[in-house]
Amino acid sequence: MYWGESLIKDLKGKQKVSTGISPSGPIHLGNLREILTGDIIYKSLLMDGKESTFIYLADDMDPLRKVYPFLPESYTEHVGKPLRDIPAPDGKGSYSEFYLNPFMEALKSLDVKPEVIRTGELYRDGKFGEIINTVIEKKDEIRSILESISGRELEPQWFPYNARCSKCGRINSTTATDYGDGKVSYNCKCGNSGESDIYREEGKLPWRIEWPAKWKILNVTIEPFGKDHGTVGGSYDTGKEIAEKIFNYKAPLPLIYERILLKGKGAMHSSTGVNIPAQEILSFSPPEIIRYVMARVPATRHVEFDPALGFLSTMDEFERLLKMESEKKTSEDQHWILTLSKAGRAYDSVPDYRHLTTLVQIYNSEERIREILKNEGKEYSSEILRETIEMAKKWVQTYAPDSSKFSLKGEKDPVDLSVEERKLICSLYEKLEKLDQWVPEKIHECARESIGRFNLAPADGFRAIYRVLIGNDKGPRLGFFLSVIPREKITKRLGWVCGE
RNA sequence: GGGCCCAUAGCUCAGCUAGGUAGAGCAUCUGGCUUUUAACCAGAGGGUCAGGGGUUCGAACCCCCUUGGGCCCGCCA
Repeated sequence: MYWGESLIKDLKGKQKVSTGISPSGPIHLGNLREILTGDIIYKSLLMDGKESTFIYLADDMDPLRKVYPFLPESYTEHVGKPLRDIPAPDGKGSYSEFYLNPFMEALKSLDVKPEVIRTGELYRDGKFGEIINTVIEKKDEIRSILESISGRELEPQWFPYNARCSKCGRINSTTATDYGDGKVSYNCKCGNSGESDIYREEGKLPWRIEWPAKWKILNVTIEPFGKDHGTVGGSYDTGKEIAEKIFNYKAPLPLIYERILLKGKGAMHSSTGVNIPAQEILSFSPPEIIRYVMARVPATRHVEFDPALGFLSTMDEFERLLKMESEKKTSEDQHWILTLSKAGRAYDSVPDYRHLTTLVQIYNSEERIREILKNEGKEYSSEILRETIEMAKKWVQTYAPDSSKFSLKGEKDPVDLSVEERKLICSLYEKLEKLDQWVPEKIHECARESIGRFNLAPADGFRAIYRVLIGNDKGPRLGFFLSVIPREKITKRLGWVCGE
């Protein structure tokens, strides 16, 4: 049974799937797992005929933790302020929206369409007010829950609400001194003191309390989250207890998902953690493949993502599945996976990505590639073809291993050949010089004849030719390859090698 | 120290939430093909399912232990 199905099959009644990421920087591949897992669960519920909604919480009330490496030093003054109150790095709008917007764009192309809720707006609109009041009234009970379950000792002056300083704007530097009438009095390290209205965005709950409060306010019934929250004594454990004991709300069904690791490219994630930004991935991968990577494996298993050769294998795999589907040979699980991998657009007839990675290195115009494919009897919708061509280009220049790349050698680049091989090149040179038509078939014909004349094994002959032209043992189909390059360029090269 | 995930053919993995005599793709080998985009077609070899114990008529699949990898427990998923 498909993992998504088995997870939700026993659920009764209306469901609400919740996910959330704090928009504190560029959203990357790892974050994608959270939201895509949520989307997969949501869509699995629908496929199973259950009523469900799907929300994405942008935690823009979270404070800036520190000056991240990608931020200018001037952001030091903003550390501790809510993300929504900080100016964007480009000066336009808020910090949180700056990182949220491109992420939303990425989600759109991935066909993920949750209801987006900004936590800051929940505070602003007073949605948290009542529950904050409860939290403060029952702070001693909450304190003991946090201490006993997490095993962590809280400071004596601990208070379950962080007021935002009206002067310096920080929410991590105030100390509560009093509470009454929905107002928290505070002193700030900046010297200011004042009152914070719990029905406004003038402060926030600490994470471990805010999380269960969100469940209650938004009626969340199922939520995927990373194992950092899922560890024993972690925030899910304390959240569950707080939800059930204090808020009288049944904690959502948890789905603790494993992490995504990057493969290849050496120590790509040794120090900084995994971080291919979401946009970067979508620049070389069709959204269907990203979805496929997340959908095919149970969320509880880790995924090793290989953007290099492994990516092509994943493409192949997906294309095979699509083919099976068109022949109605998919198993039930495969049907689920395929359905959940689709990104809300027709992607039945896929341009062969692997093939494109080669074509893209030979031809530079999209029209040319379209023609070639047409000659091969394959036609695709122009939009998807254009996109995929761009992606293949990007993949070649950024992720392709050297063995998959090639470029024409210069006229006088040195090359190491045996005597026999050099004779072969001379022969080919003469034939190509005299060739009446510079077309693929004829060119290929010349190569075969030349190789035949010297009793070389075909593979050895071709290897010599490729070595001369691109410095590799293998290359794209010779006739097509040479036909798009001006003849003089080829003959000059061959002539020089022959004369050496 | 605590927790989670993983360990199945040379490689990448499926199968493990319906327990019933081991699967796919790639690689290798053989044959074919007017020979090469990581070509294509047909076929073959290859695994005591990490190790040990238990439950069962029967376990890769359930339970326990061991070993080896990976990851998480200072709110970066």
